Amino acid sequence: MEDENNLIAQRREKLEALQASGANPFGRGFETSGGIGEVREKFAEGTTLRAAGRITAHRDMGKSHFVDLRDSTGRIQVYIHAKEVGPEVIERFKLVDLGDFIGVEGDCFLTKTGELTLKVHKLELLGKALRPLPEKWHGLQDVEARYRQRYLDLVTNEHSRNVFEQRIAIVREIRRFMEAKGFLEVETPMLQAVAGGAAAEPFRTHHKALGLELYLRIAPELYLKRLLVGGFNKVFELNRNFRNEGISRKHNPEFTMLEAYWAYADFEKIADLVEEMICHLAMIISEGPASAGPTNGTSGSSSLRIEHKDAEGNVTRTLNLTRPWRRARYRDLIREVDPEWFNYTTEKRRERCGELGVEINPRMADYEVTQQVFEKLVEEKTFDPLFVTHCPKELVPLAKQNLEDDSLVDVYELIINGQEISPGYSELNDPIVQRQRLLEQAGEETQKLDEEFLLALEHGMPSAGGFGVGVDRLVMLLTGAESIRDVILFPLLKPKR
RNA sequence: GGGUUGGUAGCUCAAUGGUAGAGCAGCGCCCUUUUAAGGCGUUGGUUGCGGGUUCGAGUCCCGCCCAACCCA
Repeated sequence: MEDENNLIAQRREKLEALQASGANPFGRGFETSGGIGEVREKFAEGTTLRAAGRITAHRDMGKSHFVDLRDSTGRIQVYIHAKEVGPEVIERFKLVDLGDFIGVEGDCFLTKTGELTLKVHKLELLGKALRPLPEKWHGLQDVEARYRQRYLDLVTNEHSRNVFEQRIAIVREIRRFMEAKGFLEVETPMLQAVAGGAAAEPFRTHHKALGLELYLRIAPELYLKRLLVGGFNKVFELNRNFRNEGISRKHNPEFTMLEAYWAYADFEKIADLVEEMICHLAMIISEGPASAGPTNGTSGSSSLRIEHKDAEGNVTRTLNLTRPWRRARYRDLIREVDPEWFNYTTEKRRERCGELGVEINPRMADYEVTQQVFEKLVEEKTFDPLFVTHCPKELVPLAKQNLEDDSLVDVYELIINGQEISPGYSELNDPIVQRQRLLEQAGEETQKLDEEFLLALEHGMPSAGGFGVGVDRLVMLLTGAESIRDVILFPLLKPKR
């Protein structure tokens, strides 16, 4: 970037003038009375406080100047008056621009309108900005720039900053919740010789010294289960997975996943846990600051709701998270669409898809046709939480079969806001069946078999329940974000040439 | 991969094929408590990139890049 327009040139000149005057435009340590939010709390007329932050507004009254100083905890007004500060400060202040970081020491006073203000008598530059920030009123609107230069989005768009603060709170609370329930957080390999635990295209990479082809993990599952073998009863991992697939409103190639395993539990116990956890998170979010943006939930003693709002603040959707959440069998949900569905012939079902407006292709197996109906007419239309249980085994090849009906598996799929949020399983721990299933899944590509994992299972894995939660999607539904890119600080974009 | 929309000053946006503009920011002047401060003046452009049509292209055509949305 060598474009040298006059805005940048002017700032460079000011920078040089500052340096020539002996000031350091990029500062050093600066003692403050705390973050700006803290300074506001300590504010008392007659006292002197020190604050540091970025200049986001400047109102020039001739002999007096008002400057807004901001950090992540708040904003405070700073007052600079020609007669009340030394000429040194005034000279230095002339070389300060919007966007610069400064530190000030000043006396607390209230203006006519009651605004908390610091009357400056000391001023230091702590970080000169050579480029101007986006405009104060509209902020940074350009979607592409907001993703590429997220720092500008965060500086200028309060709503965006709120969403990320909420994401941080959600991730922190997940950890606290899981630990409170006795789960240990573990870290397992992201570089794997066999990318197992899910059906997805992995990213390839290479280890030079070992001359080894490696993959970025698509799931931590097979390592977490090794830990069950190793005697950990409750483990979880909260970290990144990588899938070499397309990008969409709901997909980023790297995404954050919570995955947990609980020895001796089954999928129903897991469902209880996940329900409790998400409600806990929703409470935390809805009890946040009133300025929380589009996501003011309301939580009464028994009811828990999350509201999604548009840019104007109109409620666009209300999710009712009040417990207990509905649980329904896969086949019963299909019957709600068409009571006779499972009495139809294969041909009749395909015909009904046409009538129902569900697109299918002729190569689909029967269960795939039904699944298509499920996705379009159940999943996409379900907004309040729904645990779908007793799914057909073809859909979930790696779960335990149901005791009464071996065409079904003991799993749930949690749907909220028209999206899959979390799958939960009664985990398969029979090493012989597991090997068969993995072989079927791998097909010709037997190199995809994780023999080390199968070896571990043969040493005995306790019966267990397990689940995953797509954290990005969870944050979307709790904050009302429309796109996964709005909850990932730096979503993957093609480099701009 | 296909379709649709978009890319113009640092930012937000205008511009029936006919001299590229405004607001904010910047710069200069005025103003001793302003709140998107105000007033007067003023600088700033490879219109995403490359071709083409035309007397003349931000605008029309072709190719490419990037993004958003929808579809696969």
